[in-house]
Amino acid sequence: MVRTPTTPIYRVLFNNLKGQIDDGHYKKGDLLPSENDLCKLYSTTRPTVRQALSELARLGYIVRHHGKGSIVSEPKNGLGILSIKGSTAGVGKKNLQTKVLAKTAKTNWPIDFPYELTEAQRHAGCLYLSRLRFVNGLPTLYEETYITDIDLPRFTMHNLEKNSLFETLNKYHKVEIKEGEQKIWAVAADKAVSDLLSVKPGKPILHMKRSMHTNKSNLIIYSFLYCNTEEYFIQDYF
Amino acid sequence: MVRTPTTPIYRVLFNNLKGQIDDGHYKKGDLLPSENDLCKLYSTTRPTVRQALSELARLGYIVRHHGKGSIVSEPKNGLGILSIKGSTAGVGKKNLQTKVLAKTAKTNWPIDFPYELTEAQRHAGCLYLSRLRFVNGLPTLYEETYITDIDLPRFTMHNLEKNSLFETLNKYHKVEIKEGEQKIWAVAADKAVSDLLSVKPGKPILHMKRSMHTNKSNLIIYSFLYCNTEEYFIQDYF
DNA sequence: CAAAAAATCTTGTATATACAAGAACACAAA
DNA sequence: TTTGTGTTCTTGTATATACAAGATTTTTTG
Repeated sequence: MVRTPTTPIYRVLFNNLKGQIDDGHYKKGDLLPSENDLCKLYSTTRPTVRQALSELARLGYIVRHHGKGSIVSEPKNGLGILSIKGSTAGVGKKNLQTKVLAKTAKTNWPIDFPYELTEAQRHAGCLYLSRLRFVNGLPTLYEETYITDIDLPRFTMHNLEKNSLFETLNKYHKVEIKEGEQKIWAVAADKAVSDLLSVKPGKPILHMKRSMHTNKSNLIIYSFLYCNTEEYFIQDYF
Repeated sequence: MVRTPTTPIYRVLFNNLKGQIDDGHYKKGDLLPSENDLCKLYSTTRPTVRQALSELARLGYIVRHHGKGSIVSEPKNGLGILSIKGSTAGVGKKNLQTKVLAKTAKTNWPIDFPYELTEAQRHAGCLYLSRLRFVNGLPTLYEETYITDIDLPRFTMHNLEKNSLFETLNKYHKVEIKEGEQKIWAVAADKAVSDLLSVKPGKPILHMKRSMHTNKSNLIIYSFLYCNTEEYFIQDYF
């Protein structure tokens, strides 16, 4: 990216505040500076500040109270992107390991791909990877991901064992998840899945198919996952 | 839509457009009137119109395209409120019947209620109802709902077989769902659930626990559901 | 001292305006 | 015909301002 289009003020403010909440500078329950204070800090006006705060509220980072202020709430995996939670307590990052079974590689779209593809997507081809997630050493979630191979130079080089796919897409390719859809089933584990997740065949397994649109049209991400919900469950916020 | 002198312009516009999308006046793919046209129609200005359009976009009713306009998309059960979809085609309203097993009634909170309750909630007590949903005659979803009994006079009178719970809450009590959380498991059907959903015990069943906050603090809605995903699946948008 | 009232914080709603930038279309030039 | 190239739609970003209304604090009053 040679050309650097100026990022809007509201987005700079949004990113800064979001970062300060993520890194713990503002903690849950804290009151953000008032809109007028933020205006002075960023030399801008209330509508602009409010646009940033609206997006933070939409993602669940803050809750706004009329006459009081904006209160930081639990940072959530907004957008319906799912997280795994232990049945008793939250699972910290250190207890979550990722093993890449199939490294990111260029392939053709499967013939029986369950989503409709545009001509542009077909032409671009896709990147495929599969990962197995362990929670406290227990294989819990198997995920296959298909990413439309558009405008993602050298993407196969990234190490996705240590870093999150979405963080990587955002950080190095400025890809943001915008909207999506997910379908959910409870299925009986077949031979392949029961091997991967170390459960007996026939055990109830959570199965999901997800498609996610991004800020780049045609760059759509598909993810098919199987999750053992015996010890842990899947949780999302909206 | 009941218009009170205190209803903000942007909300009137939002409700009108949402209604026109819901009732099919605007169909999927249609282009809404431009922001300037809406300004003239409602004798207001662009920031106000844009506030209404932003909310419609946030709920997935429209997608906005820079330089082009606002395009109507599939009306979605935004906010992660789940809908049931057939595995081949969408399930129309006429194919979805609701049978109320336990009519809305005032009770005490269960002793083993899986969510933390505030003192105010405990004191207010709760309304309980349970419903079984049939898709094309097939019992598919069993749902138990607990509603904090705050500011809901004569709520037990409503007929929830024909009308949606959320529509009723909104229409008669001005309650809007704001944010929430859902936990998902795949479980084996026990005796009770297998009877309700007419499946063999042990069959994989989708189980969810959901809590939903509303525009009235302390009025929190809890819902516990079991879904047979053999023929149909659960789908949500984000 | 305690309760009521006022002042002053906060966010919510709204107007009016301006320019930037993407998309679509008409039209002239090659 | 095809290819640019403006013109004119559209939405995106931003400023400046005003008043309403909820929440909190300070001041006044009984």
